[in-house]
Amino acid sequence: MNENKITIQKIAELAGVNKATVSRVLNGSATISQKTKEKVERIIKEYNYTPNTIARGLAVNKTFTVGFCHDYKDKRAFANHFFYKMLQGIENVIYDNDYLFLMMSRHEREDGTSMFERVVKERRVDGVILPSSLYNEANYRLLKEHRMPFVVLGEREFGHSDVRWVDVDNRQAAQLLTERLYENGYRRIHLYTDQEAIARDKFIADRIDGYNRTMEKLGLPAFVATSVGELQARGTEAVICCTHEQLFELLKETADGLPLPDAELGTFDENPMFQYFKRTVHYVSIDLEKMGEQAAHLLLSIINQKEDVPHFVQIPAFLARTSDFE
DNA sequence: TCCGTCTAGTGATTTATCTC
DNA sequence: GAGATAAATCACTAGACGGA
Repeated sequence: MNENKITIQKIAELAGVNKATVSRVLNGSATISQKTKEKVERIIKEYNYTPNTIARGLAVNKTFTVGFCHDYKDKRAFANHFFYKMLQGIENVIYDNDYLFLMMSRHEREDGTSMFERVVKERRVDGVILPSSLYNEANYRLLKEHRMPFVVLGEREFGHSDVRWVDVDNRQAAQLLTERLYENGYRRIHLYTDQEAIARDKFIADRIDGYNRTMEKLGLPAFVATSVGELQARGTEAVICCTHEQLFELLKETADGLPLPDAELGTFDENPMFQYFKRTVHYVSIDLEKMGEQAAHLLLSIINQKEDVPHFVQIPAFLARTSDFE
C-alpha cells in the first residue's frame, strides 16, 4: 500500500479512533458522540479525504455507477438534440445521488462481445438505462440472467411485465399540435413522414395515431403524406413533420424547387435551429430532460430496492407553441 | 517448466463482542 | 450507552510453494 495514500485507516489513526468509528461518521451513524464526530470530520476535511469507491463497492457489492447504452450505429441519435437533453436529465439525477454515469455502446470486438455485454457481465455498473431501440429479447435475457436492474427509455412496443419504462405521451403531443394548428384557422392539416420511419419507430406510429384521432374528432379528413408532391396535390395548409429530421428534409426539398410556400410548419419539441428559420414553426414542447430524470429516478429506486416502484412513467407534452420568427 | 493449490493482501463495511 | 476491537465479508490478484 502507498504510505502517502489517505485511507480510512490513516484517518482513524490521525483522529485517534478506530476505522470502524470513521466509517460510522462517514455514514451518519447515530451511535457516535458529537465530539468524536466533529473530531473525525475535522481530520477528513484537513486531509481532504474521499472514500475509495472501489473498495467501498467491494464491501457492499456495488459500483456506484449507472450505465447508459446507446446505439452508436444510429447516427440520427447524435444528430438529434433530444438525445442530449435526455442525457442531461439522467446525469442530473445520477450525480446528485452520488453515482457516476457511464456511456457505453454496442460496439463489438473481433470476438463478438459488445461493450454493453461486457459491462453487464462484469457488473461494471449497478444498473442500466437503455433506449427502446436496443431493447430486444437478447438484451432482456442478458440483463435478467445477470440480475442487472434496467429501465427502458422510449416506446412500449413489446414486453415483459417486469420491465420498467419511461416514455413521452406521443399521442397526446400529436393531439395538442393538431389542435393548435386548427385553432390557428388551418383545416387541411396533413402529416409528413416516411414509410421507413413508420415501420422502424413506434413513436411515429403513436404520433400518427394521435393525429388521426384528433382530425376525426375535429371532423376533418386526415392524410399522411410521404412526399412533398403528395402535400402539394392535397393543397396542404399546415404540415406536421413527425421528426426534426423530416422537417429539415421537407425544407431542403422545398428549397430545391419543390415549393410548398403557404403551408405552415408543425413539429414535435423545439430546436435551437428554429431561430435561423425564415418562417414560423408550431411545435409542442416535450420535456426530455424530465424524461431522463424520471428514468434515472426509476433506476435508482430499483437499485436501492425501494418498494412500490412504478412500472411505467409517461411524460405529458406541454402546450403547443410557435417559434419567435414573424 | 507447468499446473494446481494455498495464502496474503486490497479498503470499506458490518457484526459480534468487549471495555469503560 | 458510547466507543473500541477483531474478524468476517466482498471479488480478485499476485506470489509462494509443492508435485508431476
